[in-house]
Amino acid sequence: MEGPRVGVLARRISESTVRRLSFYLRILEEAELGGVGTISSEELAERAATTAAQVRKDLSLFGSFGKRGLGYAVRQLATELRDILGLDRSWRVALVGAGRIGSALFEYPGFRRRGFEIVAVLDADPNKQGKCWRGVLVRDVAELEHVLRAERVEIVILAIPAPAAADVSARAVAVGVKGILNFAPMQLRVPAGVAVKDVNMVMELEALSFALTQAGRTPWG
Amino acid sequence: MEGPRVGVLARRISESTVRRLSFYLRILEEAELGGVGTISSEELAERAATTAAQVRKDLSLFGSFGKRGLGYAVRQLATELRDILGLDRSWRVALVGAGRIGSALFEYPGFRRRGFEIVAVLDADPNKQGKCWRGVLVRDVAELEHVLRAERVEIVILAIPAPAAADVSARAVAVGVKGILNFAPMQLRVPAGVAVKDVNMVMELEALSFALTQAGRTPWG
DNA sequence: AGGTGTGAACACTTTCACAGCA
DNA sequence: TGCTGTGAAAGTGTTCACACCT
Repeated sequence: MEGPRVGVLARRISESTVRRLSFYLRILEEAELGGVGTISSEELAERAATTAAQVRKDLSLFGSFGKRGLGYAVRQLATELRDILGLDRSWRVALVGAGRIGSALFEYPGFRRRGFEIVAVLDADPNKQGKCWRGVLVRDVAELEHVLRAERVEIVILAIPAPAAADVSARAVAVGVKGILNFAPMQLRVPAGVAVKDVNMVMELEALSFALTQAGRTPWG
Repeated sequence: MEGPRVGVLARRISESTVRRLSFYLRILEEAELGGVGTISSEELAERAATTAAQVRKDLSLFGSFGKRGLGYAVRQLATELRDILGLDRSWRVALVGAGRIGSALFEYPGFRRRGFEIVAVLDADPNKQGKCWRGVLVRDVAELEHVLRAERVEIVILAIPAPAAADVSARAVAVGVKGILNFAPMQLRVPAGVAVKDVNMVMELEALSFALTQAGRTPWG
């Protein structure tokens, strides 16, 4: 069962495949709650807005989880996907930036539900330092290295303005952080082996603006 | 100068190209503030973390903006990109969901700076309705159709839980909205001609989890 | 029969390499 | 000479079609 995993994982998995795996997992967990025992690639595809062939190809990159003529066992496949995605454990996360976005992220229940525990909050603003957020003390970002080490942080969320992001990112990487979720609208430069995911809401709106402009006319244009 | 634009735009422009164009624009505007008059595809690529050939290819899809042997005029190219992306105007946006994320988005200055004006806020919670956010009244989401029409809204931001998202999205589309920025963790089903961009922060963290898990599993990670 | 797993075909994106112009 | 613009080549991701298993 674990046999083929390591060998297969040597090949590079595309960004889009990973995104879809997350999606499949969410769908499977919903189906499981609904009491569904078995699901076909066709049904999974329908709900994930992709094709059956794509679903099978994605899953086949990691092993053979289905039964021919039957489909996939919902519960078992969900477990496999959690394992593949590394969600069969919890992750220690630090939040840098206790402003509006940081605070909204901190309160967002979806993170904890998936095992992402925010164990540290840091901010450069002295007015925010010393506050306690549901048992987590807001620390001075000057103490970053100390806090990251003491709390054994694995992932850092950057919810700070662009000018500060490069510095904080470099310092986090220097103490061994291997994953960064970046909300700052700038390209972080990190060494190989460190993963960065960008969330850029203005850019998404710009893409909408482009699509709407292309289409040529808006309803009241 | 404007000649090739329309003809060329007929071809489909990829998601990744649009994303990079946004990026180039940001870089150009920074460069312009720094007093830079001319920039080469090489420099642009360097700052956008891509290749010079990619930059030239992206831009060539829309016209010939550079001068051989010289590079691109920063100010002029920025104007062209704003024009291409539809950012040479402002957009009327409605925010549905006045919770923590919605409120953080409302206060985020980056939207207005780019011409995205939040002209309406709606929420299903009676405790939030009637409040005034910097001059914008929080309305009942039951009034959605009325508000969207009255305010001539073009883009809707959904910052509401997944179960409500499908309904609100369908109603917005029904009154002619052509662009949706979706923060709800679910796949919206919209007719052709409507553009949806998803922002799914948990999925981004899951992708980080996958990357970190992978790194641990490969022999040379 | 019914539905997976997968090589092969296809489509799309990125990189290369160089002609051509300032 | 220097750097753009662009066909052609390489690379990557998706779809097809069917062998194969239950």
